[in-house]
Amino acid sequence: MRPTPRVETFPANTPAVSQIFTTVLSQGPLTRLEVARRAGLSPAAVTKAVRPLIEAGYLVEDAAEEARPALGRPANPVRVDGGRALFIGVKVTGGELIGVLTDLCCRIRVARHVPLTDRTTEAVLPHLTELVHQLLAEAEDLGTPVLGLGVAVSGDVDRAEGVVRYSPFLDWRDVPFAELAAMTTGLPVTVENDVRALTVAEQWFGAGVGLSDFAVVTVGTGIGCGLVVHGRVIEGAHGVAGEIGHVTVDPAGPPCHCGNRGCVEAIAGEAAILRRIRETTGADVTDTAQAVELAHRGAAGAREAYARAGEAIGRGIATVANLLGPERVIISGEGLAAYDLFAEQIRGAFAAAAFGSAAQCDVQTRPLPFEEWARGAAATAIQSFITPDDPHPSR
Amino acid sequence: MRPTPRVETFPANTPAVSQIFTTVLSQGPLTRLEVARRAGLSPAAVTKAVRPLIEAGYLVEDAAEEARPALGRPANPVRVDGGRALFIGVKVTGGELIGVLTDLCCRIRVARHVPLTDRTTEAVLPHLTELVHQLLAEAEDLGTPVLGLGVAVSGDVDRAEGVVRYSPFLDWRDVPFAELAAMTTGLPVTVENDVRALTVAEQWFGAGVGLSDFAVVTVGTGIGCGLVVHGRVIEGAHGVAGEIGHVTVDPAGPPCHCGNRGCVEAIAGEAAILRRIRETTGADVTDTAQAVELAHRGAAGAREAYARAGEAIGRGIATVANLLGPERVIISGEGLAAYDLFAEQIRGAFAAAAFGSAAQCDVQTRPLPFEEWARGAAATAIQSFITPDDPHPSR
DNA sequence: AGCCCTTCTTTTCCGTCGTCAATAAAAGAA
DNA sequence: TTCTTTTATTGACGACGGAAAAGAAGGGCT
Repeated sequence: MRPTPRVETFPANTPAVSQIFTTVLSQGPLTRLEVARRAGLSPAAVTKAVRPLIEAGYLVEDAAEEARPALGRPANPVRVDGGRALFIGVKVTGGELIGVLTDLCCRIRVARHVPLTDRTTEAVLPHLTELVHQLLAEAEDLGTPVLGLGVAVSGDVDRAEGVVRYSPFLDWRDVPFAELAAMTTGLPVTVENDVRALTVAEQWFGAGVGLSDFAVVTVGTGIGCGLVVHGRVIEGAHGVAGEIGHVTVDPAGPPCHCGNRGCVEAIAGEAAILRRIRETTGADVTDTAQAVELAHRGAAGAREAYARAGEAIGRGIATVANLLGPERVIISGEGLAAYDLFAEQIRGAFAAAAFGSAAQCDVQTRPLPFEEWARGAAATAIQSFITPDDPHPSR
Repeated sequence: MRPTPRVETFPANTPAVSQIFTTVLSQGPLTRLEVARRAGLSPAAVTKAVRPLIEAGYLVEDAAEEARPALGRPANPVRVDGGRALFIGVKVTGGELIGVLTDLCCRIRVARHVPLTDRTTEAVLPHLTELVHQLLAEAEDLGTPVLGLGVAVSGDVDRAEGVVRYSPFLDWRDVPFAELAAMTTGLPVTVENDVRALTVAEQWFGAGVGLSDFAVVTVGTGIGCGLVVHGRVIEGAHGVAGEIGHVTVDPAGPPCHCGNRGCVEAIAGEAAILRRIRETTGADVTDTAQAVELAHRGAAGAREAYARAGEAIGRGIATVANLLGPERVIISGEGLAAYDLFAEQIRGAFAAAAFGSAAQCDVQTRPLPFEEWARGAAATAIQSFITPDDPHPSR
């Protein structure tokens, strides 16, 4: 067991307490009765669980005077006091660190970037430590304690052990990053795969609230996917799951760095779109902004590249829907900047390839501010804070 | 709530009891200590839970004298008394009913077929009732009570409500089959999708024992897939899940009855293989036996058709592995008769298309006796008997 | 043969959690 | 004021499962 520094612990002695807290956290202000209903508990249990949480300051009674039914004792909704505690989330990319300071409701208070020139652990750790200390100073100014640090890294991450098993992009292997960061920052650290972290944020604070089965698809440099099934994020037996980017949509398609042809990512990844535009138009586009502009100006080759990308993404989403039957798919990612260029194709391909009532699945898009990945990291830190480590994660 | 006739109820007052019973049921004779370890409970809890189960006759102490460690008090393993109770499982296909009488350990005691000429509910129900009564008579001879009936039907089935929402193959829509069958048979009835039923059987009595994440792929007329994630079978928000048969592997492939091209089923389904062989060889093959024989005699066109099918299946499995990261994939189905004809392609395509450590997934094959589908139905009946209907299935 | 040692099982005691049912509280309506 | 209606709280109670210690059933050692 990795020694976790404990700044302050959450008074969750029992599963019911964390379940109740989570319900209030994600479903906004609720009356105790309503909490009981949604959590499947008796009102009495809620009252009892809520009291210590109010005493500890995590919950507050919210005298929200909104359209109450004119009859009976007025409801007394309860909500989470976001200002009670702060958390830090950091997304590690090859070129930079993105750090955010969020409150307990995962609302971003401060965001900050640090460029990276070297992606080795030895180089990243000091920069991360420095970034965290800056954010800690901000928190100091707010007079609020920081109770956890979440780090999001792409690749195969073992969250329970706090180890980055293998991150191809950073070229890290078996790095016990949680332990390292805990040493330099003095905070409890959670390390998680970036897409899964984003998925946790959606599950608790985004479009996945209240759903037990949904998927998050990120469109950008790569195409990623986080899956929630039976109310829990899928981790994959070998650390790999949600690799929608390497689902084949056309075996005759362009080669992918994974060694196959026609992966979603090989058609709809940023680099693939740019390459396609260069090939078909001859224009020397080197970044997405140029490509989007070209497409918006009506260049046929550029539009076609985006159309192909949209079709690939739509097919990928339909595959997820056919296999898992989620209630909702949330499309997000930097690539959404070009959403108008492929929205139609995504919907069209999805509708065509979804089988039977899988097509009823609600496909939504969510804009993704650049700090969102870091916010996801913070969400995992909040999750770790609230939910004590389960010695028997499932069976 | 559908009124369920109660022949006899299982003394599972608490989740711990059903968990302990399930552990013993699927993991064979175990000492109490070992049960405690696997179920994550204390030995004391096991002792307490086991006693009433032994008293009720569901468990027996198994004085198995096998290579005991020469030290300490001899272990006193416990196992399920299969002969304590019987269950009936029926698989409904378009052309026939397959019924089995199994014991509590889901071992088949009697199997029986009934041909069907008409697949309407009105025609099927009397035949099913007759079949069940025959099996009940057999059970009578054994002097053992039958405690439940499971019915497996292809298509969209709402198990909780006991309703067949839509079965394209049988052309049933919103048929409250559980209620109907309960009326005519007097047994508690569970209706479940056929592939999911088979998956339950594998989870409890087959190659999925002890795994929390695995997939079952059935190869036959259609290509189906049952998925277990976090220890539970995926139902799909809209009743559809595991539709691996309609994952696209080649958008330029042959048309599929679902309206798309190049679905796994359009390449590897029984009809698709036969059609392909007819097209390439000109031979007038009309059933699988002929096709297999042709291929075994070395007909190039037939071998190629199976090779293509194997590749499509391998790709489909890789897609599942990439998205879910299961520990194991179990391939089964009538189509396995031709397994030697496409085994190599399945493995090859899987290995090529599986991304990163998803390729570590263990791909196994299991022969599928013809009664296996019916046995799956019986497994769901056993499951319903043991696990009381959960008012809060998950959250 | 008696004693010790080891391992599995059972018992006893106890804390804790959540429900039940009754009660209090906070309004508006009659 | 009093009644009605709805929400919140209280306290008694039962049950579940854990901890610890005792018991049971051998084998080995002296």
